[in-house]
Amino acid sequence: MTLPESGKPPTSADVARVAGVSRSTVSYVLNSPPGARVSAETRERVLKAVRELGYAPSAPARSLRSGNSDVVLFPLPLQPMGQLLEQFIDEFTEALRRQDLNLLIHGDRYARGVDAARAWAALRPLAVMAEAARLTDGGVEVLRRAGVRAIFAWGREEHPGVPTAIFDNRDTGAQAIRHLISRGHRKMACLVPSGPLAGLGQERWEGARTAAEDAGCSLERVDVGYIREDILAVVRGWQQQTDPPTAVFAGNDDFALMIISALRECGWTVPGDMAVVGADDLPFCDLVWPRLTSVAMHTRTMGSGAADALTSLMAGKPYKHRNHMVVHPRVVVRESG
Amino acid sequence: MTLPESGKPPTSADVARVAGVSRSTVSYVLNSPPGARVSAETRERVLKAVRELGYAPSAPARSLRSGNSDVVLFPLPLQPMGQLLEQFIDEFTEALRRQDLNLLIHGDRYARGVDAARAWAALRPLAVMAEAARLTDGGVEVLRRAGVRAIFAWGREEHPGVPTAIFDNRDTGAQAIRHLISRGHRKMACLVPSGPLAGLGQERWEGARTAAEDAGCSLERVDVGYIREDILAVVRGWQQQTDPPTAVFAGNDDFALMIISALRECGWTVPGDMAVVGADDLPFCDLVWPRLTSVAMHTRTMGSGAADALTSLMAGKPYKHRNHMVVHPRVVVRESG
DNA sequence: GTGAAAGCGCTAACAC
DNA sequence: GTGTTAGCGCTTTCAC
Repeated sequence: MTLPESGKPPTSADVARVAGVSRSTVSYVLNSPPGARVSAETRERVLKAVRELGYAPSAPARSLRSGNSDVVLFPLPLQPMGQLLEQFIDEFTEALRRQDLNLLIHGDRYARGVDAARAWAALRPLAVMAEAARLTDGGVEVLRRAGVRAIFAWGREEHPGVPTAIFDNRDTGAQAIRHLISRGHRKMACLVPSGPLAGLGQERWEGARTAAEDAGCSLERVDVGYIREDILAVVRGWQQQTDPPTAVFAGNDDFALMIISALRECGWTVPGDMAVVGADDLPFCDLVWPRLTSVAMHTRTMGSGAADALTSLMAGKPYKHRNHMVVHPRVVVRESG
Repeated sequence: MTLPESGKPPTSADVARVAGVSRSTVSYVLNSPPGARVSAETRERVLKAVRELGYAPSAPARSLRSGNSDVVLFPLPLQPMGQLLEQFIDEFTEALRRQDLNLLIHGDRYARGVDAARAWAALRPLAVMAEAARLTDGGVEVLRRAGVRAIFAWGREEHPGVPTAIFDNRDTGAQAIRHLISRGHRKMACLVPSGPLAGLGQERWEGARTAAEDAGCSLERVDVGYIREDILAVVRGWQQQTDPPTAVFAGNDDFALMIISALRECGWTVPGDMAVVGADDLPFCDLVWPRLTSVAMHTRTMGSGAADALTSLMAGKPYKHRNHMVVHPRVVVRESG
């Protein structure tokens, strides 16, 4: 960078001066709007000046002037997502970048309603994609007023006021049960976690129950906390029964791990005495004995699906898909069930 | 909200009009700068108008005018962090909020160098905290030019040009080994993972080795991939030995889980035949048999430590702490070792 | 206590 | 093809 330290950041005027052109020419070169004609030689001079100055156009100024922005705001979810978060964001970012949009994640996980909306609206993003539970009517109104072009909710419950991507975890439960049935199981159990993942677990249970009913199979609901001894009690209960279930859908991989541990602790083998299926397909599924069969979600589809929904919303098209985000759960069959 | 749908977002001028005051008064009420005197009654009228209009001040305009911003930019780390990421961000956000700063996370995990810097600089953030590996000299220069007040690197290697928070994982390994020694173990092994976490594992190994040397104990280095069969081979190897290690530091919790699985598969008990210690203190540590002893990091301290470092940097003070971020690893003793 | 006015960096009409 | 200019929404002197 050739220029001496000056106190202030270089502006497009500085670039224009160095390149010996006017500011509008600089703007034309950098944004190439339809109908802007700049000679190749001028263009090169401008770009050279940009490099020399280490110039980066100010997004605030650009946004102020054009009334537009390339920012899609995604408030960090309150719901713990673990690995899934990084995967989803990767795919989402990539899909947005193909449309020259930038993903910005707001760090505050707890703000909701009007307060949250004000903080989000202040940034004047092009679009906001937030958990349905954090979008109140007042908040949506604030966002709309602030000129946010697409407001998109996601979560388990549908938001009454805005298009919602429903991550359908019912299907995850259904897939697990159908897989177990295809393996010959007729009497099964489903763990339903309490705690932070209760909502998710409930939904997976609903899908599992429906699948079992449709097939005329028996499915026992077992509510458990994230406590090892709870699970142990459940297993001991089964051991007392004359006709215990032969397979269990654990609701998620942590619970699957836990119940396999408990089963072995009680002297049962997996999948011999009891088949176990988890969900989320965490990395450890491949690392243990027996390898854990698990229902995976298709994050790739989720990220690009969200991006597609946003762009179609911004183009003024209504959001369809019967409001269900494509999660495409699929069973990754390993050894445990 | 009383006002009819108008095409454009409400501005401070709209608020002023509704409240029957001037725009500067609105600004005084909203920002209460030192030496601004507004009557309680006027103040109330303004706030009422703000609510009625659903007004949210434009951060771009504010930033443009004041040359300032309340945004701390944190590019999403390339390094997979899982649970740790959500925890760290929670603490970081909270610590920043106490200073009226906002955390914004840039979604692109892959951009680095000048390209990344330009994208970050465009937002005109107050501060940037990025992985050391993504900050090149040219990139740092672009950020500085753009008026970013604090540039802060983090990671395992120190950045030559900017203050770096080094998350010292050597200490994590050392803690694990010291714990095992205190339990009477003299002959130990340390798993060193390849793959995405190789750097982390190498560092933990270094700390572990030093701790073992200091105590005059033997520590075998075992390089392994994220492959179950690799681990099985290692265990079988130990079973051939006349004097195998009595304890293993697994490098992380996934590996701890894997090796416990493998040990049992081979007929050994944990911790009877072999003690196992993991690291990261993932939730499943409490859920399995035996419960997993693991080295936890103190995310709370990490988040507020990062926030403190940033504010001291912005105040122009040099960053000290011998450049080591306080990770404060501590052993959570459970049943496995 | 309050208002008028300038100007932050940029884009987009419009003039040449 | 390139330059001139107005103004986006806000803060901040400076008058009153």
